[in-house]
Amino acid sequence: MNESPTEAPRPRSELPAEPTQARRFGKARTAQSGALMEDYVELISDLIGSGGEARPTDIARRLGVSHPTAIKTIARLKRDGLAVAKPYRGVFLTESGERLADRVRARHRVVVDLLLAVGVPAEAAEQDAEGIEHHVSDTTLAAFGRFLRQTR
Amino acid sequence: MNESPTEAPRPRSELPAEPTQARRFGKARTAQSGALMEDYVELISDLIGSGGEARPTDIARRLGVSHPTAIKTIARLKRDGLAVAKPYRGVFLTESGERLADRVRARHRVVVDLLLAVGVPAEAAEQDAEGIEHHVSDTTLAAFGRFLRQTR
DNA sequence: CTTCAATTGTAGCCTATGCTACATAGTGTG
DNA sequence: CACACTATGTAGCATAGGCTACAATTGAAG
Repeated sequence: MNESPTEAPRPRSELPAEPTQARRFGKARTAQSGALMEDYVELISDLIGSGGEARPTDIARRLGVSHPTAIKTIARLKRDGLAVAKPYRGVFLTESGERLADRVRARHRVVVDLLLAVGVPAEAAEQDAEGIEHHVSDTTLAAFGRFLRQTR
Repeated sequence: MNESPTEAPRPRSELPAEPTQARRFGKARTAQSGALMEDYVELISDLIGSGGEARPTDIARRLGVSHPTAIKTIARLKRDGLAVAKPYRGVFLTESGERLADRVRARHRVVVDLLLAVGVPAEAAEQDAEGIEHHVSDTTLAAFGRFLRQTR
């Protein structure tokens, strides 16, 4: 349509081999599916650590969702063995949930620090880290750590 | 429970003010909701640009999903004015879809380059960029660009 | 002890994204 | 031309994650 013979059609991305590409997208989907759970366990852990209690209403307000939404997600956390809660009592994390929270918190800090280190303004760094962190693999996290130590 | 008076309870994250935190999570959710569409338009654009045709079956294979899933998502693209397609013909992007594809492609490149620049191995960079890119705001993208130019 | 407000929980509905199973349209071949 | 194979499309179902509306509990005030 608009191709001049003197220049390449357009600098489109190189298409990766089909199975490679499918695997990448698949992993991104998998990473995304655990993202919300990660946010919940981190928040629950923070609430318990700083105030003493993690109540469904607080969790809902912090996450900016309605309380039934929070309650349903908490039910999934229980189903997956990350949290325990009895009706009308607060929510608590299991060992496994606490461990996940620790990992998520550590990763969050590294991602924010990395963003700051490459010059992202603080508010944007905090904001974007909230979404980015869930897609940072161990390999990438380790590289971020090295970069921060070496730049320090 | 296990608090000694000589040290702070634990180095939990500082909890941001409630409305701030809610807004951050809300934005992360919003960003996520457009992610799949972005992947589709970019892929469609790439397929058309490199091979000439974007057929539902190819798209499905590339994304690693079943073909009905791809077809349904294409229907949403059409509904949102990003693509056009007639039955048994290929899929094409509208102006608006093509513009989105260009933005997404450019952002993808910058994210991959940034990851490589801070020392992330190539395969991990490509993999993680697939998920990360959808959460990179314009502000952060600009900062990435500055960092790359200055490091170059 | 009763009553009321806030918290918590339940029911039911919606959209986005997946899937499998089946139906239909195109295409190429004997 | 008919038959078969592939590509497309449709139907129906599941789960995650939202919401609103309503019901039930708790705890605090009187």
